[in-house]
Amino acid sequence: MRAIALVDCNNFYVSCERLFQPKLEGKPVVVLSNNDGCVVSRSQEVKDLGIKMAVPWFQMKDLAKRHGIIALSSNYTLYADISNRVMRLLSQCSPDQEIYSIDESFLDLTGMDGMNSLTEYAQSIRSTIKQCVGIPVCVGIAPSKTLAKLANHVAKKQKQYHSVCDFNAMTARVLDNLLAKIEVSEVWGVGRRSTSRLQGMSIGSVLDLKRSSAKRVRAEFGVVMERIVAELNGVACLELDDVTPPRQQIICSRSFGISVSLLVDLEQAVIAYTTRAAEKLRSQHSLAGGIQVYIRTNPHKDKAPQYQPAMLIPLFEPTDDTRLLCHAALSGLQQIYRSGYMYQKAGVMLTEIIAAAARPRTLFEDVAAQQKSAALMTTLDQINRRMGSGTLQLLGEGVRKSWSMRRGNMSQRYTTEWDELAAAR
DNA sequence: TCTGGGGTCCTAGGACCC
DNA sequence: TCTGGGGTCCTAGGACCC
Repeated sequence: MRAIALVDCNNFYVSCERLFQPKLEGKPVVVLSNNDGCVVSRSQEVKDLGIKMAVPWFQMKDLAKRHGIIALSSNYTLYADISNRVMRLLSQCSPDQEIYSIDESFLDLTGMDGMNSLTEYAQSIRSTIKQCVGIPVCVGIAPSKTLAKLANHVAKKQKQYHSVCDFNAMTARVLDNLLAKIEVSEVWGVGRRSTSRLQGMSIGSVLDLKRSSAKRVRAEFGVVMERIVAELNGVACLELDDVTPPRQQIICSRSFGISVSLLVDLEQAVIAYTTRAAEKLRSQHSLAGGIQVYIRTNPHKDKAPQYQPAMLIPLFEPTDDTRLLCHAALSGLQQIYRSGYMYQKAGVMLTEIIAAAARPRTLFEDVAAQQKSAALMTTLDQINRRMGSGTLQLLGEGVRKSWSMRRGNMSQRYTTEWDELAAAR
């Protein structure tokens, strides 16, 4: 039988922080989103207090004080590096791996149950990762990705499985009894809207959805939900994507630490974000044919005047040159900017992305200029990679950066910066 | 005071073509 | 009285994920 495993790190960001600050072990800890806005990772102690994902931090400050919850700003440099280490180990556990997110990976384990059961194999994967990187993970195994997700959910929630749950090792009856006790909202791809509509159709549990009529589901919800039902019945519709395709759009946007109203501040932010987006574009060897720029007032302040314009600037020809992209983004910003508003966020989106190798030839192309641009961008990226991001930047990004985000309590970048390494005290 | 950021896929509807 | 049928492309918006 097909055996797809989903390996998922437990409370990933909190677990990364605990690696280098063992004093956080056993304490209630949360990691906050950019600008220390919302809770994005919770330790088990915090989950047990009933605190939900994505709760705004300011709403739970009182509760946090009462229970001594420790809140850390997010340290994505650290998390990305730890993730890479986990993923590299997992790649050795199966010939077929899909890295699904920063803390999750699918593995195809079909036919790998030789001498031992897959449960034992999954346990050995767990202990390898714990021993080599220090991150705790759970493993779910099933004949489809959607079921593997659910098996992982069971492995996490029900202690008797000891962090590994293999649906393939169960009889159909046992599995259905299990699925009958899980709410339909836990299914991968069933969000808030679909949950309430399904409940209106008396489909409340995973088993209800599994047994529902494919035709009816197709008519009511479309092809996506129809596939989910098939996957719940053990028919794999979603294959493992082992090569990540290049992004079709690249977004860089951020809320400001404080609201800004001046064009000059917005210009700095837009240059900074375009610079980041262009770096991502070059790292996947692509060119962008257009760039969209947008700015936004704070939608939560309903008494303040609201304004959220956007503008797409087509480029004369596809490019990956930070200077050309910034020039286009700034011209868009200048057209949509109005004074008198308090802006809370800005962003840019690169669109019409093509492979650099597929650059279209034009009558007007200036090959010498293209070569100079490529050499400059390569040098820029090399210096910033070696000396640290932002070592070399466009002057227009500014130095003072009054708009930059709040990060009140960030840990060191223990594994990627020489002067921030963990040290014995 | 304080509410994340970055993606994907699907669908519907309009414009346009022959 | 009576006004085709089928296809493509693009865009905006919805829903969802982590």
